[in-house]
Amino acid sequence: MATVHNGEGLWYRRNVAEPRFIEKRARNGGDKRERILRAAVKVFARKGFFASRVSEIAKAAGVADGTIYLYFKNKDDVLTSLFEDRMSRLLDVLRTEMSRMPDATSRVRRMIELQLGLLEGQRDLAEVVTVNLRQSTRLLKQYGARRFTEYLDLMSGVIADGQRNGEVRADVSPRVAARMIFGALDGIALTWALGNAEPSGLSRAAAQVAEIMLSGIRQSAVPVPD
Amino acid sequence: MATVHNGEGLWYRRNVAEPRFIEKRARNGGDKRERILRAAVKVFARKGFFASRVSEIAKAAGVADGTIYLYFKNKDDVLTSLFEDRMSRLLDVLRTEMSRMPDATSRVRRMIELQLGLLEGQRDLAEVVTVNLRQSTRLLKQYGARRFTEYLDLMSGVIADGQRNGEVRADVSPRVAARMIFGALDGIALTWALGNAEPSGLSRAAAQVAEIMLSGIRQSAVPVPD
Amino acid sequence: MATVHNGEGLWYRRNVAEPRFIEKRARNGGDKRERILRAAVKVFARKGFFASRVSEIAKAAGVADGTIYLYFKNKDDVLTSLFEDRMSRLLDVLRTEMSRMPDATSRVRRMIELQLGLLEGQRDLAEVVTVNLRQSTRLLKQYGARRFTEYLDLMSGVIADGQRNGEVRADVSPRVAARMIFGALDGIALTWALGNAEPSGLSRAAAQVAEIMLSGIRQSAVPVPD
Amino acid sequence: MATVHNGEGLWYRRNVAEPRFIEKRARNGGDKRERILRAAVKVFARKGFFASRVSEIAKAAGVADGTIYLYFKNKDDVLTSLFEDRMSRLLDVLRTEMSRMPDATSRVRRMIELQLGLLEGQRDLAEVVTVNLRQSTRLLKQYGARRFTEYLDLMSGVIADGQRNGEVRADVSPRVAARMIFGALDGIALTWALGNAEPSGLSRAAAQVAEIMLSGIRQSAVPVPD
DNA sequence: AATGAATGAGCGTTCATTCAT
DNA sequence: GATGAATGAACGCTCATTCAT
Repeated sequence: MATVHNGEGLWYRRNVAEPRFIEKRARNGGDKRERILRAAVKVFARKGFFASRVSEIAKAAGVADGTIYLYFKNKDDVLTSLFEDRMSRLLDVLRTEMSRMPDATSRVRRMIELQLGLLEGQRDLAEVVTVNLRQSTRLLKQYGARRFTEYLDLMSGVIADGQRNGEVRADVSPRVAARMIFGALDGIALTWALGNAEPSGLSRAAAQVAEIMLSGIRQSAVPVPD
Repeated sequence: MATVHNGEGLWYRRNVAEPRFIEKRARNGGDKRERILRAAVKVFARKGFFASRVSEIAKAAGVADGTIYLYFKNKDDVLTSLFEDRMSRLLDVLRTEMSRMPDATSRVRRMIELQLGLLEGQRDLAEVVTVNLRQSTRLLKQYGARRFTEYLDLMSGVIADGQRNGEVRADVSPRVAARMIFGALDGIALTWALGNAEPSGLSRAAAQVAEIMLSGIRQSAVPVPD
Repeated sequence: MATVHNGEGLWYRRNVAEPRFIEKRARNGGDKRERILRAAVKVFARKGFFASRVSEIAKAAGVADGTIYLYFKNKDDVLTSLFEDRMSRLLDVLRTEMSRMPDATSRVRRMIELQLGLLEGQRDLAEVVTVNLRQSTRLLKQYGARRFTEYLDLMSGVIADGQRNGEVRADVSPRVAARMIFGALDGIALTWALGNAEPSGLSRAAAQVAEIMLSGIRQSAVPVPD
Repeated sequence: MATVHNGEGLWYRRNVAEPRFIEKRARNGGDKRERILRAAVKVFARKGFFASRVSEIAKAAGVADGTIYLYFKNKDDVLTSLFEDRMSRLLDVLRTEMSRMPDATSRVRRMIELQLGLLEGQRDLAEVVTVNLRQSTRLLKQYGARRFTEYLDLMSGVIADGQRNGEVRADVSPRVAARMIFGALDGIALTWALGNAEPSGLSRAAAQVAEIMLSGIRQSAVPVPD
């Protein structure tokens, strides 16, 4: 798992401010919006969306309560923006990585590695993504659906491509397999975040998940060599 | 998938009143506690735990607001009791069924069938189990963990047994596989509940999931090289 | 100015509870809605609608804050209901009285007597009606218009009738005269409420206003030259 | 009704900049204080004092929010200054005009003409004067009283003078008549502003009001019997 | 002087829970 | 047991005001 992500930086690497903006950001004490989002991740993860108070997020971000409303429409919008922001970064990374991989096997393995790998060291984010968005059926249905569908499309596309070139069994439904992989990873992340969350736990689990899923969906007569 | 469940009755089958009590229940308006729980399933599923009002549950159950507090300590307790009640029934069914199955393969297949099969026709319950319990990190951590662990123990026990008699590959971590299966089913149920939720969708998905998972974890003549 | 009104009772006389309801009202400590409205009159009069806090009204009414919302939709609705309630009672009294008067002269005099007479001893109500409703252009436009129009219709009807039987000069616009009389009374009440508000001030002013207005609009042998 | 006022200019006529200052004002963007007051008239008229936001006034005036506070102590002070400013201009005009009129009859007629005539074409100002000042009982009591008393003094002075030279009936209370005239005009303006506000409506109403009031208070050969 | 981002006190409203009947 | 009117603590959000630039 090369160098694309790290504990803190992955999400932000591609967003580094242009030189001419850095001075201003430094002046006003850093990008307020990002500071609020980072604070929200922590607070939402600890107490859940509904039990989190706007004032707690503000305090954690080191801003006044009212400042939140200069950057977000309301409390819902904070969660929504958080999901949107993080998911779009994840999707960018996934798409870029997919284009670099030669075949379906390595693509599936890479997606699994990336998705679990980047959560490792970001337990808070894992909780927000796996637990918090589900807190509002409304948010999940109205908003989450879009990015979530993009994710499923990406994954099922990889599997369908694999079927076309014979890597993947033809009797597998790409859509079901994609939903299944997402669920498996989500479940792994959930149990990890709720449990002891030992640092290296996720990468080891990722390898297992990849192995099992690939064994499950690959054409078996002609095993794909690694 | 025999006859263990049906659209309405599975969860309640074991609770059917003995004839001599029916008259009394009818007199006092039916089993209030159960009526409240059934109403809660509907309301929680439609609006989520936090957005659901105690008064809405009361109305849906046809009782007064205050009556809820004669049967439950507070609103949290309604969700907690709901999960406890339904999960313990599910676990009972699963344990009974497991004891009737001859080998790990059929046991895994049966667990998957049952878990998704039960939900089919009970979309409300699917939403409560997959979405609602996650609404309170506190509830999930404090309470859900217990029953949830029982579920994982059951599933990983089946897999470990399968390893002992050679059915299942030795290099599979029963715990990770169990978490993965749970997650996969949860993800399938979630996307099903959030989407069009076509009646027959879940059983077909169940067959696929079983197939893929079993292909993934079973001992095979040509193991997938790493 | 006979006996139709008195310091406290005018508005409520026609609303006295049927015997069978009295017990219940006594039980629950009096009609909450009416208690809230009476408290609102006092608070609104002292501080104005916008500067009045819902909690102040609740405290003055001796109920909890939330209780207000069992009887009114929101704060606006308290003002609106107050105006609706008091105005409809005033209109009832006016209509009844009008039907008892023989001619336009005595009707106009009576309306003036009643309108100012009933405010006497109810300074708070005078302030609410003359000052508070104007605090929200929106309320005044949307809501107040209806009852207010009824009032103007009643008054201009009296004047138009007077014109038909020759009591009132034909060159007077009933509508303008009605608006003028309302304004004159409103102005008298306003300056009275804002000033020392000496108890007997209003009845004396009422007599003057009636005299001047009647001299102004009545048919006279020697019309005022232009 | 000669040429004292026009649609836009009356209030500001006496304030026209001396030529040598125009350049400077143009340089700094115009008289900010006046620009803010003019913007406030519009905003207050449209939404009422309490529902108007300081930021809205600033936007309408084309200045930054903070700039308001360089010219006014606070939001209250904007309303207060507006009323003070406009009322003192109105009083100046009235006093000047009064000194030009030969008798009480023409003075009363002139005051009525001016007060309503001025507002015609300035519906916004009419709403502010008749509706907005009443929005704050505190403002009206503390502040409005002063200028308002000046107005009543002027009007009752005219009537008292009329009594001294026999033009006006001796049994009329100058104070009550003044309050009544003010009220009548205020009522006319209010109903005009709230209604369709047809341009010519006010001057016609003014003529009627003058006629009725004068008939009502003037000495007549055949006094109206009671 | 002018700006407008930031502040934080303050309030309307909701709703879980209680308890007199 | 059952009711539902009443409670009041709690919180999201607004917006007048400030002040660093």
